[in-house]
Amino acid sequence: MEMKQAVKIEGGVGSSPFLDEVQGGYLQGVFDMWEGEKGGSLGFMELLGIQDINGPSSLFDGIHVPSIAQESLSPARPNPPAVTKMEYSSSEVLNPPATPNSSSISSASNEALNDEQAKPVVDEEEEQYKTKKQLKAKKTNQKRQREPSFAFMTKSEVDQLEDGYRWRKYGQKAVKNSPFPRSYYRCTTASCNVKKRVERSFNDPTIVVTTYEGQHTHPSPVMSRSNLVTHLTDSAAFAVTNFAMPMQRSTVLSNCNQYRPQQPFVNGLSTPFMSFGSINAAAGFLQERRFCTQEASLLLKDHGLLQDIVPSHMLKEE
DNA sequence: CGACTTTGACCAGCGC
DNA sequence: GCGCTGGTCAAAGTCG
Repeated sequence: MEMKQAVKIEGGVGSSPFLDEVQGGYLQGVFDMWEGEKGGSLGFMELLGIQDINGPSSLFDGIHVPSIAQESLSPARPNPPAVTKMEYSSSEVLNPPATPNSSSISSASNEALNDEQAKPVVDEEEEQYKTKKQLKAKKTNQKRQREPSFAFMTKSEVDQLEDGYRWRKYGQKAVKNSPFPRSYYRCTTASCNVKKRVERSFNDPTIVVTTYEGQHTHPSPVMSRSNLVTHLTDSAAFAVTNFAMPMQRSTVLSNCNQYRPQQPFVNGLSTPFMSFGSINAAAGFLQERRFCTQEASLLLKDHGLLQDIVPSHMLKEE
């Protein structure tokens, strides 16, 4: 069984509270929605370019959408809400989250790209040398600034989840306090410096935590694969086209039967696997769930599939 | 042969 | 300053 669950934007370096929680098992099966930092910055929906997700018909009507000011990431937090967890750092608010293939890719695209564009053409060796020096100087003068990042928890047997983009692995590191290594991937498309880190949850090895960082500067290669799209229903195809995100049918989403793919596809997985372009998973997720508000309204009360992913004590609290 | 993975080395940041 | 850790580089290996 596969499902993609908790989402969080993390802007820190190294291990994040999010991953700590993942490893602590707290977030497993929990949807937490973070609205942006301190309530003063853009909400997640705005960052995703979704204007009215909280509108009158929003599926969030009945779902607690905490602000970061109200909630803490502490595992000891009482009454954890059963929504998707996301968070932006302040710098991430300035740069929208990676929205590969999104129609709303803003001019505040990735830093590295801008750097490249500004770089004069020089001798190759010299350039390499300069690049290294620049990198060094950059790191010396300022704290490493990270691209907006976006983490997914995915219950999956495979580490490399098909998300519509092609990735090249450029590193692997053992993670402290975890038997599972963390893999580093970079988008293979030239001039696109989107990266992703993939690791397994310490507590639940079946959960893959994928953290995307940066913004794709090109359309997803998967979009041209008509054979993929033809497996989708109209709305699912809509979600793919508009949000291009890595997203599998989660247990929750599978409640929306009419949007379930007709048959399994992609990746050779045994379960229906909805492959999207990249990042923006929450957007697609939310967008999709707008189509099935009825089911969504039952979400928190439904002890059907939902109980697979939401701890029973949370359901009791609803 | 090109694309991709593996893996050891290197570097920066951080805490002590 | 030192050691630890995360992130990246790049050469070598693998695969189709």
